[in-house]
Amino acid sequence: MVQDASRHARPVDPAPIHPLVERLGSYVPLTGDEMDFLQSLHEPRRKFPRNREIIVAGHRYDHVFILHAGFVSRYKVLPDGKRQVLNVGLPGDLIGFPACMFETAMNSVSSLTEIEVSAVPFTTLFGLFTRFPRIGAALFWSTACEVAMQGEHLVDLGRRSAYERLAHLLLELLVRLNAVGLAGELSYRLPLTQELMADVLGLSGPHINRMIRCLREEGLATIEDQRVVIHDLASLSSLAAFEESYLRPRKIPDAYQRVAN
Amino acid sequence: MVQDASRHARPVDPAPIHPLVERLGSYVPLTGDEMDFLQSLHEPRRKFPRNREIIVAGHRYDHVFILHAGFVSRYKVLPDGKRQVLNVGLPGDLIGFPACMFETAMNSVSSLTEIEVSAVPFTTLFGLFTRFPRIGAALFWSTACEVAMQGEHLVDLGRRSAYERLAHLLLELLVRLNAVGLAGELSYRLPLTQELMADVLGLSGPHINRMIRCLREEGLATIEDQRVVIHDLASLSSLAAFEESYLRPRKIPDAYQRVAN
DNA sequence: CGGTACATTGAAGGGGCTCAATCCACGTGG
DNA sequence: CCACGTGGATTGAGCCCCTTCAATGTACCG
Repeated sequence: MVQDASRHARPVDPAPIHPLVERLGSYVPLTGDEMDFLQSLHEPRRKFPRNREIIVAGHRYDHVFILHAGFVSRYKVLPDGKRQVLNVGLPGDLIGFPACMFETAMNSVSSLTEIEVSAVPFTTLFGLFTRFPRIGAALFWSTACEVAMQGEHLVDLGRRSAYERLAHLLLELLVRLNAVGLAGELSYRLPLTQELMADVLGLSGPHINRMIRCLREEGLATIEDQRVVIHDLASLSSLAAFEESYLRPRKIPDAYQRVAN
Repeated sequence: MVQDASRHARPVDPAPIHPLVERLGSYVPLTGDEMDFLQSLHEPRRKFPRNREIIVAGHRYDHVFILHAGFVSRYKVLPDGKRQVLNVGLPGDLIGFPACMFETAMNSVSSLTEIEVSAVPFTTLFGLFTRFPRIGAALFWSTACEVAMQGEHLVDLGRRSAYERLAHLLLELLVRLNAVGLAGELSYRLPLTQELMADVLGLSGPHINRMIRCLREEGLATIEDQRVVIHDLASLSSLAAFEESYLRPRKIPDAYQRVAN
């Protein structure tokens, strides 16, 4: 169920491959130039402390960020104060897409841990489509994954019970973290408060707490000290009707590889 | 509130501009070649009757569709039979994104009315990034809008009441349909059964019915014979906390226009 | 030591679901 | 011309999942 398809055996390399580069490279084989360009986007780095609003809804931006280390949440706050988290961003994710693509940012983004990012101006982002069209294609392809993820999220909120939602979230994070080397076979660190998980899943804090206890009592999984441990992957998966394939779009078709070269 | 920004005064033109071309052109000014290419994607056309599964979850595809006329719904069905609609596709939308981008289609897509589509093979879609990088950029930009829409949808399901959700849906459809010339100032034809609206909003059929009645009794809007009429736009907007800006990303920044030319 | 942030637990209430009956418009065939 | 079937809208009754509101517990930290 949980796999490590995106982690190829690779000779020890002095220059570490960033998660974003690895991901885009999994859609289209990248040339040296293309990889160099992508790597160059990772400098200069900038750090932010935990709980800092990196992007503020309503402000105007002319860049996005690449998240290099740490966790962020993208969310929207309604006039009455209710909050819905739209996405939990992990290392390798593009931060500010799509929030910053509007006259005024649609969503806010906050750091859940200390984070490290590098800014990518829109001019660079879109110049990229001309200079490195294959990267552009890969970027487009990767947004398909983003949309699919949000789609699954919609199914969670619309048609799954609280219990199922939580199970689904834990599994999704396991796979996503595993893909960037931040999860073990069946466990990972999850720096989310229960309140935040509630806002991810469209539930209330107390109810999340009850569901977590329920998972523990049923022997399916435990969450303690920001550490998630899956005890019964099979049961959890069938409970949540979890199919991880939505997290891994296929490669861009071979026929295109020819056209592109 | 409701505007028609994307509809420019245009001299009478023998060759009609397709909605997709118009939309992409609103992000980046397109050259004649680029427009010709986009127009060429609209042939040949293919018709499907109402209630036909255009894309079946689990099957493999090597193309997407451009929806030329009619309505479609993209949805996922859970093992227990519950269904969640992820998106209602209108003319000018790309059908099969992101459903078809996986080894096996993630979602299903069905026609809600008779529809007219044209197929775009992946090879064409991705060859486009090399041949017409600016179109590629615009395409990427437009997916930002897609993601933002789904994000708003997430807020609906996670944090809005049934009443608010319905109000929000009606307003969103008003703006989207207006943008492609399919809605009047305050009314439009909506070929969705109440059951389907329920599946869009994560509710049950009977409850949708009650909410519709409620809207009518409050004098906010009526839905009869597949016709939506907004009676009190201001109240409806504030009720739903509706901000239409998420439906219109800004143009790709000027600085890029220079880089690209 | 007091303050803050977060987890935990309980009690009561409500929003939306389920299940089911009824109604209605429409098309179809006898 | 009417009987019938079908898809969809409408309405009601009972219930349950989850919320809200609070109180309590607990670790950490200045």
